[in-house]
Amino acid sequence: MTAQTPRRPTILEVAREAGASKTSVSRYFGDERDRLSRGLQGRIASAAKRLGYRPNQMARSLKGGHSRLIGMLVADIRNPFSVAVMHGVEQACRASGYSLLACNTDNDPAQESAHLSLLASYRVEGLVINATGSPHGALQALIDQGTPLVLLDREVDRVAADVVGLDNPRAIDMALEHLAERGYRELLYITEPPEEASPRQRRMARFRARLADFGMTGESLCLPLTDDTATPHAAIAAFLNRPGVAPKALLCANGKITLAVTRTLQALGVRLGETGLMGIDELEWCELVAPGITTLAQPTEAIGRAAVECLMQRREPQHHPSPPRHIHYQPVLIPRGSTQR
Amino acid sequence: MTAQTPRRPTILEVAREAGASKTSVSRYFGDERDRLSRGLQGRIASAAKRLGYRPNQMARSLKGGHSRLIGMLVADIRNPFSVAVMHGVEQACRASGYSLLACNTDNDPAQESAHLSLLASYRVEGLVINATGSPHGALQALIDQGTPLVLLDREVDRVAADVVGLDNPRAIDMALEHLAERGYRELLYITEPPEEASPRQRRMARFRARLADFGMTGESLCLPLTDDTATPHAAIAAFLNRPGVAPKALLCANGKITLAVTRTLQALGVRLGETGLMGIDELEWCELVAPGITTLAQPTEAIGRAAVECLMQRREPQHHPSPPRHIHYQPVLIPRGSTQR
DNA sequence: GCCTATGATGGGAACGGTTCCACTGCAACG
DNA sequence: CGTTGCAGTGGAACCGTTCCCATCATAGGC
Repeated sequence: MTAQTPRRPTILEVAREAGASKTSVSRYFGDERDRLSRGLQGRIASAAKRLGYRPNQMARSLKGGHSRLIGMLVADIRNPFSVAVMHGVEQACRASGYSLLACNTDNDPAQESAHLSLLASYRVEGLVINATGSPHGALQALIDQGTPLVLLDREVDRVAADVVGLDNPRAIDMALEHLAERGYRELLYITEPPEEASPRQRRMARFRARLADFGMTGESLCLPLTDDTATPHAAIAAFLNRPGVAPKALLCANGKITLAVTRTLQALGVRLGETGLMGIDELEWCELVAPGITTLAQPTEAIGRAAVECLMQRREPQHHPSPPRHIHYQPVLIPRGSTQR
Repeated sequence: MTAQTPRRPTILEVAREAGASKTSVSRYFGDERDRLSRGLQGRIASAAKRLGYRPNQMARSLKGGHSRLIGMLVADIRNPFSVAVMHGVEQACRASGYSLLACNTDNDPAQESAHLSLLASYRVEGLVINATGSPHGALQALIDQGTPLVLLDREVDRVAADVVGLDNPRAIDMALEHLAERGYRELLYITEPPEEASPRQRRMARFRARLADFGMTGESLCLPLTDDTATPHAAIAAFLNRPGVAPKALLCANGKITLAVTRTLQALGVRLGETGLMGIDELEWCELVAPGITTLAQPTEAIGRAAVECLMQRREPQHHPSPPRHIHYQPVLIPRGSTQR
């Protein structure tokens, strides 16, 4: 066995091997296979197989302008919510014949913009974005250049793009309703710093606005989740130890907060249920901790699929630049022991 | 504002705008910028900025053969272990100037081979593979064509590639040692069906082989984790209810098993600690469940980085086709209440 | 039986870059 | 002062495709 240059066969070599022209081979591997006679099809098939030929997507997308690639920017890949959505996005992409080029920004605006221009340089045909910062400039530029774009979960000001995510006001209302019904009267809403992330702002605003309607009082707490920080026992303990007989409950704005708060409560020796605990985002372990943690589950896969659907619609040829759509999904309440007094 | 064709500027347009040749623009955006005079650099920079130019990676990789892309095949993206490794891989890729094209196979060999040929068609310059089936044919073909390739965690027979993963025998030994030390005598090892996955076989074989050395008896149980199956109470209950006074413990082969088993134990009302429970793979919730679940943590990020390092080494120009390397990491024991009688 | 429609096939120009090579000045050298 | 060398620059071929167009039978219409 001689040492051969490990180079991939090209369409031209297949053509020669099959005694055909490269046009015909191209047709065979494109979607015009039936324009070829049976005989030619057979010759090309066997030649390609013999050579181990596989069309070069790079060359293909260069000429045709179709990279068959969808880009996705994930703010935090270690957040199970993001992964679940990504799973939905990937499935939907595959179903439409696209592949997913996913980048994780680790919540870092610098990485975000770096990845954004990277994805642009691969000429992705659509972009699903779970924004970290507020990169309106870069995003609007992409839209102007004709890349359809969907914002996931978090909106970005001044960018005219479709948005897919949770119905945040409704989620907060459901949480408040559930907690009121279970007899809690004094609430602490715990969130990561809202900064640019619109759903965080939405949720917090709604919390404040509707609290009184359910006959409850409460306040909110911003919890910066630096990786290795000691969990913020102090602020939470202060709330729990405040005098008064009104039953107290904690409402966590997302899965990462639920984790941090649960740790804190365990460290403080708090009995769940007696003190209410509820979180937005369902996590696999919520049913396992003590009496179970009540959650509002997001339909993650559906959200992912919807995002891709938006992209595909905007890729339709007759696409009149329709106004941005906003798709909001209803959460699902999963009641457990942590809100059972 | 007139409706303009939303097309990206090309290198030629930049060249015209800057009054230079496309060669010079190419040099500017390649790594030969310093071969250009200050003046020309300035003109190109401002022209490119004015036009919003961004080189087309597709075209770039076509000529040069450098896609700057690393492919990754993940068997199950909803497994936190996989995600953690992927995070490490992605960071390492970025550090070396590559981007990651990650595909999830959902443990489906059909998807696996589909994704494999897809990645090949994008001419990825390296491949990190967490294999599902045993696609030796396709993999060996890639290697022969010159694509460096690293197998993650699971080996594949008959494929001469580097392997990065946990030191499985050592992990089992550590688990056995810990459980013996804590006084457990009768063990049940619970694993997903080993099938093609080599580490599962390794771990199970080691478990059987070393059990007696630590003065314990035991057996193993294969747990097929179909998504919606009722957790397998029966088999586990049978083990726990077996007569005898020897303290019993369960050893879970990976994170998904730990989750399923923990659910079962809760449903059965088992007291952790009294009955031992230990799992391979550290999960964020293990410290939260009851007295805490003892785990053997894998250095996931390190594994991911090591995988990329292997790829990079094989890309070095003077690469003599060196024999496959096997890199095995030591696990870290995190003792908690579930193994404290 | 001639002209045209039709279907199967091939030639060659793009696509947007990189890169080899040639060309131009100009400074340094003998 | 004629070479040589080198830094700065541009021309043009090429990477592996797609796709427009041309070619050539063969069949069908009159």
